[in-house]
Amino acid sequence: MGRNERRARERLEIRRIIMDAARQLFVAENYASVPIRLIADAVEYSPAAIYRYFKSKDDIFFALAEEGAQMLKEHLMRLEYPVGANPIDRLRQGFWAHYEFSKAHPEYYYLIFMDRSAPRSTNHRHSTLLDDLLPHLLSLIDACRTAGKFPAQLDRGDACDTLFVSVHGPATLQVCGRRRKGSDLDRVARNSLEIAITGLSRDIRAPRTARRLPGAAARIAPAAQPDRRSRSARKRAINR
Amino acid sequence: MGRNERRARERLEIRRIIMDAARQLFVAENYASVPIRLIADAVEYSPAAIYRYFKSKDDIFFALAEEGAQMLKEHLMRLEYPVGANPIDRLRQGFWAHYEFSKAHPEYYYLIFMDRSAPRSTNHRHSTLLDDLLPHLLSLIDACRTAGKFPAQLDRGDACDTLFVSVHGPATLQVCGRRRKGSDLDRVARNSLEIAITGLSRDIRAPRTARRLPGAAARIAPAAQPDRRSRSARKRAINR
DNA sequence: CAGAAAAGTGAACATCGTTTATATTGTGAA
DNA sequence: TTCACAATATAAACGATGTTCACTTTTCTG
Repeated sequence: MGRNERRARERLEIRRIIMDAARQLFVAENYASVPIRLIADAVEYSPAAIYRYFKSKDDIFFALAEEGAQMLKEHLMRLEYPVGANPIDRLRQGFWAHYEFSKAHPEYYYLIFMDRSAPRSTNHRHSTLLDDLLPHLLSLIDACRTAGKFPAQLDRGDACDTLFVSVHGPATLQVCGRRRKGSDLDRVARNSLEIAITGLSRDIRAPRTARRLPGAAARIAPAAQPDRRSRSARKRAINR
Repeated sequence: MGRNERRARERLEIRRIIMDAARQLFVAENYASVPIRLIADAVEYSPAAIYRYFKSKDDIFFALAEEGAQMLKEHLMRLEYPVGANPIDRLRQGFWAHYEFSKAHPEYYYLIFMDRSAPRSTNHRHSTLLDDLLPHLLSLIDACRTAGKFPAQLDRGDACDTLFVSVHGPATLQVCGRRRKGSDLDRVARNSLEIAITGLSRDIRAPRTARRLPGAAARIAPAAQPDRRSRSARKRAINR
């Protein structure tokens, strides 16, 4: 009596077909500018039919995001290092894989690490995912420390943050389409990561006192607050 | 006959009121999710009236981005360095000021460097604004090079990118609220910038060959290609 | 074969950015 | 003051968006 099982499998296959079409369209343009009617056209369904397989357009994106987050995690966990690999090489590969993921799946990367308007459900999912990721990255750092490649007094968290932002910076520029004209973000990421690894190895840190960076923020003019008076009151003020 | 001048001034003041309201709304959510009707409500105008002051909703964004970029640029140009300051110190202060700008004006920073739902930066005006910033940052690097602090063969653009992402990475995490629990992003930014400066001084670069980063991306499961068969053909395949 | 369950659709709804035709307002000349 | 014109503001509407619902068509067990 495999009827229900087969029906369930067919539903999953159609979900997959919709997700694949949606992903290609999202990457070609971006999420907001892809009408659900276009996704429906791509899979030869009516727009309403999509809603039999996904609760909403956001849900298609979340399904893709969850899939992508899972891919990132599994990819990082499964990196096959050469036998007896230098822990520094493993560290480099781990964080480089993170950068490459941002290129392979910019939409996922944006949702997980950058989107400010993501619904709460994904915020929760994404934070638990990041917490899953962290121990693995920290273990890469620990390996370097115990092998004597990193100084013993190095703070694991600080090192992790430093390495993370060295690839996250280029990744965000790429994902947001803010590349400086003529720059090669792959090279920037490689160099930044290399510099971070070397800097951590040699325990290069900013001086604890911030005296050398004298309160630049204090001299930045604050942004104007919106004028909350009524329109007529504003007008009187303008014509004073 | 100051009538026309006064009218022009009034127009500018109303533009400013609209921009202030729009900026606050854009930052609370993001560009795409703020209806122009909401901006109109905030300033007690009808939606159509907005179009007497801005050609389109995109135009409001561009005006804000231009203003923010101008503020950042002027702030960087006006940094008062100690007399006879070390060019490295000036460099550090310049890029640190960039980071502090992201803290002082997260809303502008997000609009300028991160908002993905904003009109794409391939539009001319936006990218040229960022290009205005570039010569000043490059001149800071040149000063270090001619003073012998940076190696002569150092590429200005690469150096600029490396320094930029060292503060842009922490800035994005801060602006997007993705701080790792227990991490101090100010310290991360200081350390990353310091490590970048030191790394550039010592000409630390990733090897040109990418052999040491063996095709991580290749092992990220590629996104499945959409099934291009007709819907009926797909169905036959599923039920084979 | 009958008929319920599942799959699929066309038409509609509310909301979006934007346009247009109309109404209101302010101002200098009479 | 009053009039007429130009600037300003708006209501209504248009096409496109995500989504829902009443309805038809297809599928397949009993």
